[in-house]
This record gives sequence, C-alpha cells and structure tokens, in this order.
Amino acid sequence: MEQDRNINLGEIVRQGRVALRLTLRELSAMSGVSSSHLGRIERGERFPSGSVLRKIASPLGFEEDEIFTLAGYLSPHPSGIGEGHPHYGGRELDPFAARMLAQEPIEVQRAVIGILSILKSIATSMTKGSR
Amino acid sequence: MEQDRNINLGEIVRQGRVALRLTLRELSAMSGVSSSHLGRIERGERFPSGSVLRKIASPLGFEEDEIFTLAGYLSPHPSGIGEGHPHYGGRELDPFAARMLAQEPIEVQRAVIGILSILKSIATSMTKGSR
DNA sequence: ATTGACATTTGCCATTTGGCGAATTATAAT
DNA sequence: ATTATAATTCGCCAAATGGCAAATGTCAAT
Repeated sequence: MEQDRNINLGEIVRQGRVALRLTLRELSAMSGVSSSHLGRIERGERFPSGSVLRKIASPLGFEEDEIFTLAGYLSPHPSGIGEGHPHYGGRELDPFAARMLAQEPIEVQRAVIGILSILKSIATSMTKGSR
Repeated sequence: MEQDRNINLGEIVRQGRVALRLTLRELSAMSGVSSSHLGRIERGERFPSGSVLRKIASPLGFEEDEIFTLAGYLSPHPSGIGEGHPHYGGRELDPFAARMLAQEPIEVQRAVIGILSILKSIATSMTKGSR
C-alpha cells in the first residue's frame, strides 16, 4: 500500500545507533520501543509507524521532521524561507482578529471556528431559500 | 502505546473537508484513501497512519508538517528554521483555527471576533449574576 | 408516499505493526 | 575449548490499520 517509504531507513537507523554505540536493548530502553521491533526495523522486516519514529528520533539525535522526512512520511524540506506573516491556507489573517483569538485557550478557538461554520451553513441555506 | 495523538483530529479533518464542500467519496478520489476509512477517521473510530495523513494533507489544504503536528506525530514547534509562529499578544494561535479563519474576508473575521466578545461578556455576566 | 441518486456508515476481512519470550548468535573470559 | 554473558533474531500473538461491498441514511423531485 505504501510505496514512498524509504527502504534504506533501517540502515540509517542502524548506523545512527551504532554510531552512538548503543545496543538494541539500550535504544529500546531509551525510546520505549521493543528491541525486537527495533531490530526488525533495522533490517527492513518492519517499517516504523509515525509514533515509533517519533520515539526513536531524539535518542538517535534526529530532529523529528528530519527522521520523518528520511522515512518518506514528509516530502523533502518543503518549508520555505520565513516571510513576515504566514499565509494560512489561502488568504491572509487579519492581525487584529489573530491577536484577539490568540488570547483564548485552544478549545475556545476551535469552538469559535465551529460556530463560524454553523453560521456559514445557515447563511448559505438562507440565500438558497430552501426550507 | 499511542498516547499523544490528537483526539480532535477527526473533527479537524471533517471541518476541513466540509469547508471545501467535498464529500467523503470526493476526498477519497483526491487522496486515494477509501471513503469508509476517511469516515471512520473523521468520527474518531480510526486514527490515520502517517501515510494516510500525507495523502489527505494536500487535498485538504494542509501543509504536511502542519497536519502531522495537528495529529500529534510532530511536536508543536516543528523544526522550522527561523520561522516560528508569531505570538499574537499573550498566547498562541491554533494553526487550524488560524487557517480556517484566514479563509474568510476581513469583515467576517472581525465579525467573528465581535461574536466572540459578545459570548465572553455573556459568560462573565452569568458568573457574576447567578451562583 | 415513492423513487432515484447521492452520501455516509457498518460488517467483515487481509495486512501490518509492535510486544513478549524463547531461541540463536556473537563476544569475552577463563 | 568451554563456559558465561550480552546482543540479536525468531516464533507467535494481540491490536490496529485500511479496503471492499453491502446496508443505511438523506434529500430533492416527482
């Protein structure tokens, strides 16, 4: 099913581990992933899921996105150079609205977006005149 | 084993999809993920693997690392070089809320903030008055 | 109400992932 | 060489993922 996975990832992991002079069991203890699983990953019998990848990243000295990219979960460094204001999706975010919304906890922010989508559906049904 | 996965990811995906007025089958056709699986993901019955996440990112208008972060596969400040999210005022702006809101025209964004402040004043008057 | 055309959900199954414990294979140390 | 000990691999299992097809739900137009 998955075809873009890097088949060399196992070798990369193994090289990273031996470079740090860690045994499978030691890496297992540091990462919380079983040593047998790590061994199978290294020799390509298994492919690590995102959560396993996340667990082994730091013990091996990888940045998270770095190892995700190596694994083929992320495409090679798409992150552009920073510009002044990020362009979330399509349009631009009004700085005032952003500042106001940012003062709320995440749940409230999400709830506000939920309310917005409800209002939008009401609005469209009004203009269509149905019901 | 998985503990840091975002329980709200399904809702985020659903909101993203309906915001684009896509059906499950359409998103399935665009992403190559079966519609039944997408449906289960949206209502939290399944959690998308990294490869599924990657497939649905672009059709939903997410950056890859953005949706990986929302899912909990990457930790919040992923690895950008220089570019951090701006800290509007006190707290942090939820990326999903930001991109949803950014799709609206400025007036609508302001109106949403207006509604938010109304809700907040109602909340304060409730806690002051009763109880 | 009935039909038809959809969208969504459910049942079921194959595949994959990942852990535990038992082999098996190095690696030393007598 | 023969142990003792550590490291890796193998066998088997439970749980999760994801697809397909059938069932169910929704809704507009007769």
